[in-house]
Amino acid sequence: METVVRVAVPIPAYRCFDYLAPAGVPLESLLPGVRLSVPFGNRIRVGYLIAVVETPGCEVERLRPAAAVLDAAPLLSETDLKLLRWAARYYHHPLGEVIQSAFPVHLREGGGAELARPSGLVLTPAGAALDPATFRRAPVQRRLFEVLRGRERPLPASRLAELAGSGRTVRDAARRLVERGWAEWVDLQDRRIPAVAGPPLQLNPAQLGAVDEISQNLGRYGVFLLEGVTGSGKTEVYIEVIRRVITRGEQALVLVPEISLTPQLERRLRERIEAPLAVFHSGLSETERAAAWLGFQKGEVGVLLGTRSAVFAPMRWPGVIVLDEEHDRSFKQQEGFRFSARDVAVMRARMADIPLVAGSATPSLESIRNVQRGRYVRLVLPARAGAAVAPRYRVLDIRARRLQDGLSEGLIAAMRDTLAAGDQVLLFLNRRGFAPALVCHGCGWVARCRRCDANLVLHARESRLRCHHCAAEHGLPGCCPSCGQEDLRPLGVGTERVDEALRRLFPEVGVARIDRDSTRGRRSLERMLERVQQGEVGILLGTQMLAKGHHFPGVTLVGILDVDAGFYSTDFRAAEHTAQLIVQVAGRAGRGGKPGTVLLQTRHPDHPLLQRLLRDGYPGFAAAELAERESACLPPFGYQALWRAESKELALSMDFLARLREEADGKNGAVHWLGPAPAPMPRQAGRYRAQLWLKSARREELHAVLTDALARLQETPERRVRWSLDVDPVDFY
DNA sequence: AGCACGCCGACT
DNA sequence: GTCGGCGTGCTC
Repeated sequence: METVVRVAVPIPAYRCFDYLAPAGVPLESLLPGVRLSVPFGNRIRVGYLIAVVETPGCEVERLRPAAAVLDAAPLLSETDLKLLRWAARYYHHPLGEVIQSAFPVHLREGGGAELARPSGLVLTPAGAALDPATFRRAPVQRRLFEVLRGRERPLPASRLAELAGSGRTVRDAARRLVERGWAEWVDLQDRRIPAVAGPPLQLNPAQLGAVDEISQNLGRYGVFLLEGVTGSGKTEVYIEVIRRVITRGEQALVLVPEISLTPQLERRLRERIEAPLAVFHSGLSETERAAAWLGFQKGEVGVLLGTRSAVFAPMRWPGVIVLDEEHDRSFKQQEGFRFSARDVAVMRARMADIPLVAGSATPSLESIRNVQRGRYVRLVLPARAGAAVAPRYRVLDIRARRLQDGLSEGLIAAMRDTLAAGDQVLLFLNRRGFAPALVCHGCGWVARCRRCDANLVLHARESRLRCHHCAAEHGLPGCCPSCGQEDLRPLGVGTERVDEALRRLFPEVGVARIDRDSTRGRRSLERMLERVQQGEVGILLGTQMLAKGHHFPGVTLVGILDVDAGFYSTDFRAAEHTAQLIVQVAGRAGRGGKPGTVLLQTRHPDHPLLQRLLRDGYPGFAAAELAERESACLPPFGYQALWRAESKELALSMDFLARLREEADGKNGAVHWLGPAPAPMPRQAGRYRAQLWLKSARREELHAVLTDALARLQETPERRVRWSLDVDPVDFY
């Protein structure tokens, strides 16, 4: 009886494929999680061993032998695998693709066998007994021999190069020693990080209280929501917790929402933590990513700092997971395997029996709710003495006011005063480009994208019209393509237009515009931020890039140019998002003793949620918004899934979703269906998109319906429609 | 997802 | 007559 292995192949299919074990491979090495290369169709692919099975899922004659086992030992632990299986079930995504997402590309492609098993060099007993004089005519071997004799631990291969001028000669020398039986390579798999972490931090009582509470939970599951405004010292709490974790010989996984936030956190961690630290995000080369991942997997890296995709990186010695800016929506993957790194991290902490520390000045409503239900522990850091005083909010009613390129008189006057006092101003507008539309005053023609249901955005400096939803780009028409008149005018205001107006209004003041367009080049963001810190800039202007991470101590006035854009939207999370944005932007301002002022331009000064935010701050807003969500049975009080479809024709997409609904509707009264309906922007890049919304007060019921519908879809697939399923969607585009 | 297979239109 | 469009089925 030959051994049969079940393999998850990374294809969009909800089933596994069985193979005969490769010839000559002992049963003990067929462990769940090892990578295999398998013949698949007429190609060779990398798959992941799920189990050794008794009875294959198809006729024995159809089984083909796997080509090879790629790992001597699984790179994923059983807990890792358990987490991935949970994620595949929860997000209803094919297991092979889910497992694949845990690996860096280098390993997905079957590479990295030598990287996968880092080795160290040790002397064999025969070698240890040698007389150094043996190496009279081989100085490099002799040097290597002496280093090895002086060590208790194996010498990592990665450190060979330090021993001589050329890495090449040392490796040759090492090979000689091994060939003669005087030294051998040993696996460093179990080498544990040294439990040294550097001196403890000086913390204030609140920070110390938080650290102690978390520390008491080391080695146990627990979620700690660390709430504190910018400058309240959340980072020190993370660092001290990590320091203590490292001292226990355990590792820390630190997740941030965006690459741009890694450098500053990396610097602060390196200053304070002596254990090896690695960074993992998409800005690195594949080789660097693989090295960081493997270092963490083997337990040689003490701290892994990464973005969303790092949430699955295996930990040899799980200690703690830190989730910075936990409310940030970037933690949700928006294509393919649509997981929430925040939710996966929580489940991971639970499965690994370790604490998770989630920090934010503006926690997500989900997390606040979990505190209320007693699932998370809330730890509050008050603003530190000497740090920025809480900002004053003021509403600027701009109804019936003439705006100058998006700026009201009141705002301009306040800016004048602030600049005259030698302080800096920060303006926030979440719309890049010069103007969001170009219209003809003769006939009303509007520049539209040919492939999307969207206006083209005017980028005046480059004289281009761009679609912000696809790659379309055009030059500026000299006259109206519809009526021929030469009266095309920009309508609406983007950051580029405000930038231009500011240079006119404040010619002596330096302006820094920070958005995706102005920070395109490498290091250009860094350079701009440097200019701001050095005081060369009086006015900072930007999109949400400004709301994240960076602190501007010289800023005492913040202007939010268009509050309404956020509060009035079909997306039920828009208000939450906007409130977070306002508080986050406000938090960039102010310095010791000098309170910042936040001016909000709005045409709806009486909007109840805005009022609530200004009167009671974020906690008050959150309470009000939670009450609304509860009465509407929206998350976190109800569960949702969004089924999206996309095809060449709207009817095709709609019909596909209608079929899904018809086949399942009525079978489960606990699940409510909305749609199918065209997406808010039905046509994008020439494809027609529709969506079907599922809601339920009971998660299990929702998931049962999804499982059921997917099973039917497997039987009768629809090939002309590309679809995706989004569990716990955060965006409804 | 790829890839082969197969069936219909417009071309050297 | 064929080249190639893409709808369909399959991958252990």
